[in-house]
Amino acid sequence: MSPSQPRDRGIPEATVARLPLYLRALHGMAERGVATVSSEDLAVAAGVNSAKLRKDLSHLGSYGTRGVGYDVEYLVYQISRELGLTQDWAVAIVGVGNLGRALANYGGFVSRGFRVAALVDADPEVVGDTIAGLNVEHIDELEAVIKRRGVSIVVLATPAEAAQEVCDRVIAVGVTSILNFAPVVLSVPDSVDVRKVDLSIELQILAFHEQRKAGGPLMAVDSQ
Amino acid sequence: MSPSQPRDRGIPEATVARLPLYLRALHGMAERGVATVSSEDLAVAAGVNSAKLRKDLSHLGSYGTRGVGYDVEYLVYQISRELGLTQDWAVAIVGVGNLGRALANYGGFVSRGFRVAALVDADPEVVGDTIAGLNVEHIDELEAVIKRRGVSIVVLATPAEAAQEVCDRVIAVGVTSILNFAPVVLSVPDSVDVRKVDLSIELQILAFHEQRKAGGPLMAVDSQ
DNA sequence: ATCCCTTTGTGAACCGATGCACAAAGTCGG
DNA sequence: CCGACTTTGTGCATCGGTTCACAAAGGGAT
Ligand SMILES: NC(=O)c1ccc[n+]([C@@H]2O[C@H](COP(=O)([O-])OP(=O)(O)OC[C@H]3O[C@@H](n4cnc5c(N)ncnc54)[C@H](O)[C@@H]3O)[C@@H](O)[C@H]2O)c1
Ligand SMILES: NC(=O)c1ccc[n+]([C@@H]2O[C@H](COP(=O)([O-])OP(=O)(O)OC[C@H]3O[C@@H](n4cnc5c(N)ncnc54)[C@H](O)[C@@H]3O)[C@@H](O)[C@H]2O)c1
Repeated sequence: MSPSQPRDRGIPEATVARLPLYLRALHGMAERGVATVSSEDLAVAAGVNSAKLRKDLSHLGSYGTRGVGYDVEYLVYQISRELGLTQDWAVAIVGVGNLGRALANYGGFVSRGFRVAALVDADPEVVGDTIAGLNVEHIDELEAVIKRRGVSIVVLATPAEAAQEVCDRVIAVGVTSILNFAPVVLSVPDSVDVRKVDLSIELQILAFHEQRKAGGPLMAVDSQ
Repeated sequence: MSPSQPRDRGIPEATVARLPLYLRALHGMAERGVATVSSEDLAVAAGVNSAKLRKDLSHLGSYGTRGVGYDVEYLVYQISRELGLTQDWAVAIVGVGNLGRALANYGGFVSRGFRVAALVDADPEVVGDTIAGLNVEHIDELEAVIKRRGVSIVVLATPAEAAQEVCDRVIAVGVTSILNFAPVVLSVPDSVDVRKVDLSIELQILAFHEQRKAGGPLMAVDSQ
């Protein structure tokens, strides 16, 4: 084990949120056989400012070479390690309806070290079905399944009414990372990370800007 | 004469992103018959700091009563109007696969003034199917469908490879609001708003924090 | 009408994030 | 080995957003 680098401490949240973006761009470059990339080119590929990209990367360490750029393979490895993608994460999807099914069938997870390890639902019609090669288990088995499969990340795709209860139960068995699709504010201890995806909110934000564009006759168009 | 309010100018982006959250909380309260709410209570329901909530609302105008709070119905109306939800928005979903289907079948859109007005796909197997009461149309008809149905917001749920091309085409016929699910950085003119939803990124952010917790000061993996 | 209590709306300090601009560091051709 | 050139890494000014804390505003009781 290498000694703990002071680098690892305190990576800004905004930087963490962009690392996956860089990683995706880098994977694309690696596939196209690009060996080295400048901050300028990588920034364009990731859709960000190049100074921001350099500052972001500087938080992980000095992995670039002045006058040359960054070694693609090496940077992929460093970012992956920083994000914790060098290990395998077991994910459980609770609520196997329209959305839960789409997620279960999605190949994009596995490609980044995430493995859908369990599907859980309350509906007897659904329990026992096989979806994406996985057996759907009963919500009564929730705690047992999470422990047995070593699940550390739970995706909530139940109706809004059920989300808080499921959330409480998974936290009680030690889960501290939750991705929530239900349109509710989950109440959790500080030690638990919740990220939410809310489609409806995204559309409303778009509508706001759209209205503004259409509304004002000669309004300054400022966006993004 | 000119009904343009100076209030409408320059609502911070961060505020706009939270208005839908307040709206959701307010709808819940209205349903439960609550007539008036304090910034403190509404803040709790929306999961934010109360000072932040008050500042956010102050950007729309002075709609509260000191010593009392905010009238729920009135505030719902004001926020809805500000977000442009008093009008009906026609949404097209392009790419009717796993995810597109889930979105098409989702009832949560309609409830906020968003109407799925068109489904478009390239696969002959899918084109012609009826999903959620809508006929899936061929991608060749994309421009015609958008114009005919008055679509102003496009949801992209195609594979990553097809996203940029579809994006270019809808922009060419005047669409300026796009919600993108494909894991690519779309290149668009400044006048176009793109919001992206990327599941994989959310999971990676969770993994980062999860790794940190596990690898931290004490190996507190001990659940229960 | 007056006083007390509640709650808003906001000035101001604070904090993290962004982006410019450049010195330092390295490459490469000659 | 040197000098021209490229590109990183970062100091610094700036900006947008958050939070505190409180004066001002209103309601209700007496
Ligand atoms: N479908 C979408 O596009 C979409 C978009 C945005 C948000 N959402 C949200 O995602 C969630 C799921 O949406 P959906 O369209 O898949 O709904 P859905 O009704 O199709 O599926 C919900 C599933 O959860 C199961 N369920 C109910 N109670 C449960 C419990 N206590 N424990 C475990 N499972 C339970 C149901 O049996 C059902 O299979 C909802 O909260 C919805 O608001 C969905
Ligand atoms: N399913 C998920 O949970 C999930 C999660 C995150 C991201 N995504 C992303 O969302 C997108 C869709 O995912 P999916 O699982 O539904 O994929 P999918 O393959 O099931 O569906 C894609 C659909 O798009 C259609 N299509 C292909 N080319 C097209 C074109 N040029 N024009 C119109 N339609 C076209 C296909 O016929 C297919 O029906 C992908 O980019 C995926 O990476 C999906």
